[in-house]
Amino acid sequence: MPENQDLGKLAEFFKIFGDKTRIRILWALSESEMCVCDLCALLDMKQSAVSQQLRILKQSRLVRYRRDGKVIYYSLDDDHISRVLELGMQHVRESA
Amino acid sequence: MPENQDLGKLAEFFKIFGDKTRIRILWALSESEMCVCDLCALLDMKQSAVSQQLRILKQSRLVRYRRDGKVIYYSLDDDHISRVLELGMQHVRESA
DNA sequence: TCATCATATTAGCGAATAATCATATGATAA
DNA sequence: TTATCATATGATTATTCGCTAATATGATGA
Repeated sequence: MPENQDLGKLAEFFKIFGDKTRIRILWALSESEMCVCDLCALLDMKQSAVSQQLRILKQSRLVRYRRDGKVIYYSLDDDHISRVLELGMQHVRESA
Repeated sequence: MPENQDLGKLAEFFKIFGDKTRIRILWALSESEMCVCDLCALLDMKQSAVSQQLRILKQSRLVRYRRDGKVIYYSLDDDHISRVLELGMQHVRESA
């Protein structure tokens, strides 16, 4: 067994994926960089709700962002993220 | 983007991993089959707490079980599960 | 500087959830 | 059948969490 602390971090890591809104955001970003209002339109959600989830994703280092004028573009932080998404989706589809 | 419904299922799938107790159970089972009382001892937790989490893992098809006399042995249901665990742990350790 | 646009933050509410305690089920052996 | 052991279930409680509404921040262009 890995150390208790690592297992705790692992649970925290997966907890981020355990919400439909965040999954949709992550999946959208895995296809292309997007600004907040793109995400609002795509997900049909209030801006504040999207921003809140983006903050969580930022704090967990799952996404990064860059500013371009007034607009802030978000993208996935690293390769693991989309690999985790893919692997999970594979499971979901196979066990359907 | 995958269908909305699939993304919902994916979030539900990851939600299961988003709890320290369940992660510890899953990891333990990835190393070997165990009965409830083995898990109680290993995790130092009440039997009812362990059973409740096992029920969730059962319902989500992440674990299966077999009875041998009075004892019920649990194990991981399929290969995806431990691969997801490994991949997640890899991320956690690299971003430490 | 000031108005505007994109994004972030805060407070409050309702829903979901994990642990505990107590009790129930169900298989085994005498 | 009955006592016992392993496991499951139910009720309760405390906490976590995501959304909404309202407001704040902060960069841009006039």
